[in-house]
Amino acid sequence: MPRRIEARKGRILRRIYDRLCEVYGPQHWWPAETPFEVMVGTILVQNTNWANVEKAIQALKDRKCLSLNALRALSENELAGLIRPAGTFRVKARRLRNLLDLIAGWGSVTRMARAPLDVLRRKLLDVNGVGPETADSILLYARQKPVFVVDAYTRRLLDRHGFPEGRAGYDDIQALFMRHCPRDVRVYNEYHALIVRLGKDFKGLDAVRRKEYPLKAAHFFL
DNA sequence: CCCCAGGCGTCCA
DNA sequence: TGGACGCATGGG
Repeated sequence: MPRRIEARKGRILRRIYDRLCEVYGPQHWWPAETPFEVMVGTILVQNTNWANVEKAIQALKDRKCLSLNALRALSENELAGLIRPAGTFRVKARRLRNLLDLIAGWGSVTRMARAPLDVLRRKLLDVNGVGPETADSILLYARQKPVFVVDAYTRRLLDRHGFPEGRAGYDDIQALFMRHCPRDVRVYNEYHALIVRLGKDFKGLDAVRRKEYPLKAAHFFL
């Protein structure tokens, strides 16, 4: 890839970030009280509206179950019942337990946090039910590590701005952003949150099909 | 009634 | 290695 093109990509990505900051302001992510709550949330939010996740989290809090030991004490069926509002609840109950097992292997969230970044990421990805976005969300929002999180909105954003990376794999997209943006937890935290925020304004694949999104986005950003 | 949400694993060519 | 498909509630 010619250096000129690379430099141009960088300018566009940084400009988009600046504009999103101006328009939407700080997003205050992740909406949770503790790192443990963040981790639970990353599983519950998979392919799910955040409003439904809040209901599930609240149900766990009401039952005083939002802790490592309390959650592990529940049977899979009990857990599934509590997180029902989050949807795909049987699958998520199993995945959540898998993640809890990993944390328990370290003994606590605090001890887990001492593991080196690359080791922890691999261990997270080994958990059935934790994919790249979930793993990176945990690293960024629960562990405060400078890791860029890629999601469906990110792909669409790139696609709509003519980046070939819009069709690329997760790691390539992540590398693109991390190559061109400061390796700063604060920046990656805001950037991902802002992309999601923008996505909500241009909701649904339907809008893309009707070509509303590219027109508005081009006008909006450039 | 429709579509879809801050994904992931599995199965199959 | 890439693409369909199931998971499932709740909101628009």
